[in-house]
Amino acid sequence: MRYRVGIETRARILGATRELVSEFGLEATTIKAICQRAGILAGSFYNLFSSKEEAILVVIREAIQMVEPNPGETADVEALVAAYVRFFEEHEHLGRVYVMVAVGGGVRDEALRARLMRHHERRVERFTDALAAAEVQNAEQMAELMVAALNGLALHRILDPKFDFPGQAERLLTLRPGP
Amino acid sequence: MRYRVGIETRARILGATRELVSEFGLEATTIKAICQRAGILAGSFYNLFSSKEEAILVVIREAIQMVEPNPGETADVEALVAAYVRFFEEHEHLGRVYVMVAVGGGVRDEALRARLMRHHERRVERFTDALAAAEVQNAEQMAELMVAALNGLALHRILDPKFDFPGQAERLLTLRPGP
DNA sequence: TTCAAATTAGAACAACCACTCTAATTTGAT
DNA sequence: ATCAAATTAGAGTGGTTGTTCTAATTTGAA
Repeated sequence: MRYRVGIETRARILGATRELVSEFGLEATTIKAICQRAGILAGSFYNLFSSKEEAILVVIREAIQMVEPNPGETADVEALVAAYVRFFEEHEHLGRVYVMVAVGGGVRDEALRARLMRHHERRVERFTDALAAAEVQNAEQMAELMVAALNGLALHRILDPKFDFPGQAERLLTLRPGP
Repeated sequence: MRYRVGIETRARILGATRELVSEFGLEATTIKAICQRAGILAGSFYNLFSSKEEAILVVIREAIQMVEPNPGETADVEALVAAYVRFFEEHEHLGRVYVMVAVGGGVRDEALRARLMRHHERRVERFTDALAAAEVQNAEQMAELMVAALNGLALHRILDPKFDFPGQAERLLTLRPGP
């Protein structure tokens, strides 16, 4: 992959993989389907990728990284939630991939499962810091609850396009521990 | 399926399907794998089921029905949440199937998608009634938020066996709308 | 312009898939 | 005990899967 055409073909393959995984799921994304959508033949695919798994893993990594914007940077809870909501609003395909992998795909492949767990821990940590900075009690527990609940909202958004994800995320932010 | 042995074989097939879908996902659940685990051969499978799809759909229906216990009966929010948590604690396999289908499988098959949407609407209605009876403001919106958040907790429970699902569900119940 | 390296096409491969067919065995009401 | 119906085993079908191979073409630095 050193020539211009090769780089372009690789991009088309990844684009096709992104769309197919998003629309039909991980297992239904076949080499044939990828090649058809990318306008190439199987031989060309294997010149740029060593396996179907590799192309899919690249897309999955894209999705996971998208949920972790500006790592290391401090942010308040409102900003973290807003970034997550915006990710799903602006990157429909990767959003679907993210939720799909978090459930179905993560269970099988052990390396992927471990990567997802680490990703999730980092996410909870970030929410914990933000909540602690806002002097919320039980910051870590609340952070875990918020992250899980947000994922639930995202899941619902995937199933029902009419679901008001931004509005419900905002409502979630207004909730406070009661008596 | 009128003889004793046939009924038993059918039960073994469904048990195997339940386990395999739960452990390896919808697509990885092959006829061969089902038959091996059930201790039969393919010919026997097709004597009792007309297709692989049929067996899987039976299992999916089981999972969905499990989340709707005692339909029509009125219950308070605490009882609804407790029932949902108990379902995942006591029926590990069907719990995994439920979450898997809610994400990956529901997108493809249109009939299944419609069934899931109806199931979810009934669930939100039930939570709405319970919240309204407790004189919670914006009962319907809060119900939608709670159901989605609970699904998020369940999803997390599937990925991380150490996750304290009952505890976080209880914490979710204590949250009240703030200023 | 040269030319090795990169890219492509397309046929070919073995493994696997869901499913069918037939013959033999088992079941249980009579 | 009889016997039609139910159940089973097991080989076989056609189609699809991911992947490999080879020969031909295209690329772009020299």
